[in-house]
Amino acid sequence: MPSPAQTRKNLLFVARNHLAERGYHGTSLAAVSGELGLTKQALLHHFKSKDLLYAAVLEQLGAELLELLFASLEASELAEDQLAGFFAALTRQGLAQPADLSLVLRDLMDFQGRGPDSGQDSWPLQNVFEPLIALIQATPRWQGAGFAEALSVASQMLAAICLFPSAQGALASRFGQAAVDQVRTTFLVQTQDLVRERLTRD
Amino acid sequence: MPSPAQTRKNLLFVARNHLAERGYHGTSLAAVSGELGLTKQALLHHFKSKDLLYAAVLEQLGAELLELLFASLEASELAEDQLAGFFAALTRQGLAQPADLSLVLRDLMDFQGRGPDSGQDSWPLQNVFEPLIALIQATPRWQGAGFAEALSVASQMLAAICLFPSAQGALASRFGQAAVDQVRTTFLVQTQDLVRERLTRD
DNA sequence: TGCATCACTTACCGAGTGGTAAGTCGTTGG
DNA sequence: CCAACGACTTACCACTCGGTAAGTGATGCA
Repeated sequence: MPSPAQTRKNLLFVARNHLAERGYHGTSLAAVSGELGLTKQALLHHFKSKDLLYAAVLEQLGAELLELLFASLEASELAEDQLAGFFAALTRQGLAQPADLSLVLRDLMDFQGRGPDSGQDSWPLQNVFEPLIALIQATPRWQGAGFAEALSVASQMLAAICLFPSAQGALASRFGQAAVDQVRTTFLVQTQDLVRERLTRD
Repeated sequence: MPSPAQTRKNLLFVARNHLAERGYHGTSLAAVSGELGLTKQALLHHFKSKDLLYAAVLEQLGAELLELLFASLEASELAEDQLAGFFAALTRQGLAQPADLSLVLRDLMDFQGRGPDSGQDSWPLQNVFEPLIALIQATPRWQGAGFAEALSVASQMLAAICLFPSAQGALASRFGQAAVDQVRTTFLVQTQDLVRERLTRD
């Protein structure tokens, strides 16, 4: 007998996984609510529409990523160390919860692929992107470089981190679970290498 | 009055763009066929089901990527030059036709997100992945490294290349078209830098 | 000429979609 | 004690989905 607040949290959690694994169009309200033994209308009671449910999921994700970023900001002094810390934390988090990274990728790709007017007003991930770009521009290697270069680098590193965890299922079915497990053990180091190589002058 | 073969080609082309922009679930047969002034059943006449249409699109994409890879193999001798050539060609192609790269990402992410049994028998992109991994393992820096490291590197570089072109729409709406255009002009160089830094020992 | 095949069309179908309306039941506050 | 509210449910709606059945008109071949 969960409390209403807990029910909402549960719905948000299940919706997040469904949206990450199957995308916006592949996710049905009935499937999400049904996984908790509720009806679709219970979900619509907590989140007034599918679009608002998606927005809530994305906002939660954005807040968590921002928290991760702030934690890394406090952990180090130098911009490149802060970036390295953030990307490492993101990788660890992403290996444990691939859904989070899938959502990031999907949200970036699904622009104008969802509703006709879905949320062009506010974008939770913007609050993550902007300080990230600023941080890259604060790096010795990239200071003086333009916004475009920094955005380019940010997109490259984010992508490099997000794809493999999101693609584990597909890769496992083609190359075998053993191979994927092996990648999992080296992926964090690989990512840290890539980040270091890209952020410090060679 | 297009010939039947041309009609099929047109359907394949439109379907490819729809699938890339909106994903499998976001693509409807009626929308694809309607864009050519045909009915949904005309499409089902050429491709017996939605799954087979998707398979045909993916197979075409896989063949094109493979062709790109082979062209790069013939253009150079050293493995790292061949890889650099392929990734550069892929980036150029992707900036011109973002749909192609979106499809690669989507196909990697959408495992078990489509039909219940959708095409686990054959996978066109495997023919691209495998020589790519072998090529990475043939590189001085990565020779001796395991399959897992090479797969990890392949996934990172593929992702770094595929994301930005696929996310241009979303990024443009948040950071402005001008910023995105600016990234487009530097993205190829940025990608070549990343590939070089990652493939040659530092 | 006759007949088959191709490339479609119109007409459906059942299942599933997001969403609305109205009602039920338990809790809470005045 | 009772009205109001929150957290749901059942019932229903209009619509879209992928897919089937049955035709239609043109083309090609015997």
